[in-house]
Amino acid sequence: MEERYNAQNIEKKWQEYWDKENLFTVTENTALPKFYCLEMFPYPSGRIHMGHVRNYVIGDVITRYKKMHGFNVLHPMGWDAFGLPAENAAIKRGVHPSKWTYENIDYMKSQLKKLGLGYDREREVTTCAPEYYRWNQWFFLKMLERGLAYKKSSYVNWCPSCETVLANEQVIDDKCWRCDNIVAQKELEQWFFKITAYAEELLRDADTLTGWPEKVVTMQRNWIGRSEGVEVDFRVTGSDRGMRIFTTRHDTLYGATFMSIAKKHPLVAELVKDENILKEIESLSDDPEEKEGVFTGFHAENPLTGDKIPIYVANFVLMEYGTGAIMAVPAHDQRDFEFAKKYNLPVKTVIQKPEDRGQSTVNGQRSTVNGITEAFEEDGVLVDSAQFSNLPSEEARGKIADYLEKEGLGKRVVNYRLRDWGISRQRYWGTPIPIVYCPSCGIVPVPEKELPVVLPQDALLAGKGVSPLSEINEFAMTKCPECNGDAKRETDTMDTFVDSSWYFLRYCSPKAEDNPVDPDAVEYWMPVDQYIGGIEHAVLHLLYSRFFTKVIRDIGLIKINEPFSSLLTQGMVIKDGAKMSKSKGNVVDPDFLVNKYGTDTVRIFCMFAAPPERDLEWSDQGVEGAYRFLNRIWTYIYKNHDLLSSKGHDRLKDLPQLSSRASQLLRKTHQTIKKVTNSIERDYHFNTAIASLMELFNDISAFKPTGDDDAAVLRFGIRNMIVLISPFAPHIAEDLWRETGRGKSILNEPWPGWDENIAKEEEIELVIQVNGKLRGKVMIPAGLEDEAIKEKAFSEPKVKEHIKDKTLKKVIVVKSRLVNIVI
RNA sequence: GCCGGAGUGGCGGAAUUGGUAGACGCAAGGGACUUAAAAUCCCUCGGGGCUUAACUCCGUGCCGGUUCAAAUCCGGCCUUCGGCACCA
Repeated sequence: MEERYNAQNIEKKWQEYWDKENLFTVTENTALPKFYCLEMFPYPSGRIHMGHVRNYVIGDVITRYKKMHGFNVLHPMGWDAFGLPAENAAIKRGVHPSKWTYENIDYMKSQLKKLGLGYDREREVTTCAPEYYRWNQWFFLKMLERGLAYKKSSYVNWCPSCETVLANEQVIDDKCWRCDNIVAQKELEQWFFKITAYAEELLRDADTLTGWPEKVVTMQRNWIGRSEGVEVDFRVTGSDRGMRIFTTRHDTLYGATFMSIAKKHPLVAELVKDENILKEIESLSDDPEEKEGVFTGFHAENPLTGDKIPIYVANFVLMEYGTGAIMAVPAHDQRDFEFAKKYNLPVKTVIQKPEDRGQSTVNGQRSTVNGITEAFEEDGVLVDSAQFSNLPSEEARGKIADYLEKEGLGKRVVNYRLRDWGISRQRYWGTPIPIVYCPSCGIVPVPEKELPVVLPQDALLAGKGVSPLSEINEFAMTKCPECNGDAKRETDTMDTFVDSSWYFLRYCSPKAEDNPVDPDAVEYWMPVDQYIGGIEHAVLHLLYSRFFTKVIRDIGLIKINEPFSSLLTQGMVIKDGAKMSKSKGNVVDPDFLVNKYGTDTVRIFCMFAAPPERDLEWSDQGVEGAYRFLNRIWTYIYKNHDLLSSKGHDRLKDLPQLSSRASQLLRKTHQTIKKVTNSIERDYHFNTAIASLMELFNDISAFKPTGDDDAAVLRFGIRNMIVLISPFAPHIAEDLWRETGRGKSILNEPWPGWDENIAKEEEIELVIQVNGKLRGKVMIPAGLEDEAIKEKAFSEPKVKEHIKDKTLKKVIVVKSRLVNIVI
């Protein structure tokens, strides 16, 4: 054993050993309980950053911990390898995306290895490989068959910098999720996945995600945005044309004083012929701050009242939601109210607060905006609403919906905020969409047996805003699979979120050739027991993956409903109060740290500095502290090498036969096993687990054994400490494990249990309070009876001092904890 | 605006879920070793009142409440970080 802790040497040694022994390679062993531990796979951007390190170390700690508990642990890693940076690198530096990507993967793989992360390397998945993306194409075809993939022209989010379309989920605050540029609207023909067909199930099953942070589940629920309402048909006056509106507030139907429709509503083109009005409509601002509208010159008839009310085009009505048309009830909707105020439209109150019941409405029947300062949006009691007057809102909605349905004037519907997932991308480095456009046969799917449609290597990447594939004739020009005539291929590629929507299934059977997944393997491994990744995917990747899982279930390949049983969203790595980023110049390079201190130090620091779900404030001095801790352990074992080494197991004597110092250390050891185990089991609070290991080591290093029994207890403490620390600092643990005379890998060592009888304190410190204030502490034997405890408390001089001659009101005894004397 | 977290020493964070606030670590100060420094080791370390100690108040964002007892539960507010934001 070397005198000095040389992290580089021992880390290299054990990494090679684990590799050679394939200690993390697993098979579907049904005799063992399985555990699937997964971290979100990285985009191969070039180098691992601290966020990755934190993410993957958390997963590795859990993997090693579960392995020691006897689980058959699947812990795979792969590469989310399609994406824009590869293409941008190609444009900028002339290196092919493929070369760039694979070189990055090679380098990052070596970085992961140096971190000591234990993966089943046989299962590595790379999404840009045809063997992988061919199944994206296969899923696309299956979805097409089921009507879950379709093409339509629509306004889409266009990122001018990435020169491609983005899905709604990928637009954050009107900006591109990747490059932060402002996103524009552009009308394009695009392929969509019909995620809305699963809206109800995605929402319903959100209730089953009990192992997820409530926050993430809530975000998904909000994103899906279910709302129940009715569609009501109004008639356009002087035409046989109807107009259908959606509302959730049909209790306010009697208060509608005008109609609002979207700019793109078909009614506009159909009815409005006046050029000036059309021009005005066209020039309506998109500014969400300012409500603007134009009177179309037409009126609509309220099917309940027969009232003729004007139809406006309003800039705040969305064509994409509901029917693109609404009834406007200014008295009870703030937006309509502001609109009415601006254009001096009537306001009719039809809902009152219950306590205002019976009072006349403003101005009797109808009033103008004067006299009201804002819309009353809450539920209340109906007034001026014919036979529905005096009903509470809730009940009125039911009755009115019944009435509308009975009279054929409308029907109950459910709307979702969730939109279908636009997956077309006008970029090169992605999965080709397996579609052929034939002049005579139309849209023809590429037959399954012809998959994969391989992405050609020789694209001209100039970044001109058209799909690079469309410029490669050998690719774009093809024959129609049906009539064999000349045809054109689809030249858009798929959103890379498609790749990551099922990679966790592929890991179960990464080499399956006839199917994207082997159903038996999936049956064994899925669902993922612990998924770990950043909160930024709360709706993106995590919602898409849930959708894909349900689709693949319906295709019949798998049986599960949900992919991830438990989710841990780790916090960001922060330095100087900001997220680490190149632009802020506050990045810490993992390579540098690993070379300087070794990965065990980095791992210990990352796990110790904060619980995993919270942000981690980087501290160079904190890293030093972690390094110091490992050094102290090393030096201690070096100095006491002969004493600590043992070939066999010591026979420990029972507590009463040990010296009091030895029994204290033995107790501390059992308490530490308990504490570390509970900290990990309860909520993966590794920081407190490591803190208690530090405490144990402090006790160990202060313990000066005299005699064999003391030495045996010391060895017991050290041995357990090494085992307990091994998930966090596996290399030094493995090395010290061997140095202290253990044969096999520490990875195969079972996780220790504790003896509650030994862990239990024999003596406890009794806290004595007088009127809730701390007045004394005494050591008493654990399990003392209340009366005896009281007696102890009252006999304390300081306590007597405080009580003096005052009369006792009450004495509270908390078993083996405290006494509170109330006077 | 709506929804959801968070607020504890100089700092990162603990606190068996109502029972000793500040575990563990970092930083800081003092000391030992050294010719000297680094490393290492030992001691102190929430604030006030005391030269020190004993002792004693105050103290978990703010105000109030419940309770023998509140960082923890309840009501109201402030700050901060996320998410959603014309979704009818």
